[in-house]
Amino acid sequence: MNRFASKISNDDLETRFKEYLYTHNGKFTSERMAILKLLYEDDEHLSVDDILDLARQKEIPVSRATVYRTLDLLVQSGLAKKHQFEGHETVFEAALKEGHHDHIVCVDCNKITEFFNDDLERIQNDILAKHGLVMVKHTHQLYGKCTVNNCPNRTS
Amino acid sequence: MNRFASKISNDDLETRFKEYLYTHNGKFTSERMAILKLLYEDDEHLSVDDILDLARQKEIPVSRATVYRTLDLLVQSGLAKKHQFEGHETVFEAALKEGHHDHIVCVDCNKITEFFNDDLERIQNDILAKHGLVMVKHTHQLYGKCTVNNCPNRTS
DNA sequence: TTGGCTGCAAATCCTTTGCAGCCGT
DNA sequence: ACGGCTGCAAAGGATTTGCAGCCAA
Repeated sequence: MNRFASKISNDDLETRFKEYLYTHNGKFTSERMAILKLLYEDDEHLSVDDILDLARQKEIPVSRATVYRTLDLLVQSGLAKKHQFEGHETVFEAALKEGHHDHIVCVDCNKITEFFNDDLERIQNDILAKHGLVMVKHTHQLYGKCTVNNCPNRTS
Repeated sequence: MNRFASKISNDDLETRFKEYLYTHNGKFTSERMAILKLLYEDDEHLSVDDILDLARQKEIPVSRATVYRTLDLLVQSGLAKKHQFEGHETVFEAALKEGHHDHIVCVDCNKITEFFNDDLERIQNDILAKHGLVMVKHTHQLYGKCTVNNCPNRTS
C-alpha cells in the first residue's frame, strides 16, 4: 500500500472540481480553474499574493476577492489545504499531489520541509479514540533550530 | 520524574518575570503584573477580550494596546503560550502551570481538551533530529468529531 | 533624570462583503 | 433567462503604531 496518491492530471483535477461544483450548486469558471491549476503547477506553499503574482505573470486576470473566494471553495472541496505557520503568511497547498504529510519549519531560515510518520498518525488516532472522537483533521508543525552553522534546510 | 511542574506561586511568577524584564531592559509595571496574574488565575485559554473583560471586572484599568504588548512579552519570556486554533480566536495560556501538552479541538462543540503522550514527543524529536534540527517548539492539534450524539466533550 | 511604559486614536494588514453587471448552464 | 460569479471598492476585525505625558529605576 503506497501512501502516495498517483500524480493527478489536469483532467482529473477538472473532473473532481466539476463534480464538487455540480453537487454544491457552483459554477465552473475560467478563474476558478486557473487558480486550481496554479496551485497544482507549483510545488511550493502559495500565499494569496503568490497566486495573484503568478496569475499576473501568466496574464490571467483575476481579482483578489475571487482568489479568496476560490481558495475557500478548494479547501471545502478537499482539493487544497490551508496552513497557517507561525511567522508566515497564510499559505495554500495542493491537497491531492501526494499523501498526507505534516511540516517542519526551520526558525533559522524559515524553510518548510515535509515529513510523514506512520506511528505518529496511529498514535494520534488512538488518542482521539480514547476521548470518544474520530479524527477530522489535525495540524502538526515542528519548529526547529539548526544544530550547525550552515542551516541544513537552507542547502538541502 | 514527574512531567508536571509544581504549581507556581505568584511570588515565583513575579520573580521570573522581573528576571526576564531585567535582562531585557524592560520595566516591571502594575499593568504587566496584573495581566500575568489574570492569566495564571484562570484555568482556561484566554483571548485578548477575555483578559480585558476580567480586568474590567476586577477594576484593573488596562488598555487593549497594553494587553497586546504585554502578551507578546509574556510569550517571549516563556511565561505564556499563544494558540491559534482553527475556528477560534487567538488565545493565551499560562505556560508554567503544568507540563507540556497539546490540544484536541472538538469540531462539534468546539471544546478544547488537553492531551500528552510520551511516544509522540519522542518521535517528534527523532524526526527533527533526522533533519538536523533541534526542537524549538511544536504545535499539534487534533480536530475530532463525536462518535455519539451527545458529544462527550460537551458533558465531560 | 531618563528611557521605557501607557492610553488613545489613527493606521495597517488581511480578509470579507455589498453591489452592479457578466456569464455558465 | 436565472442564479451564481466577478471585480471593485468599501467595510470589518484584529493587531500595531505614533505620540504626548507618566512612571519605574
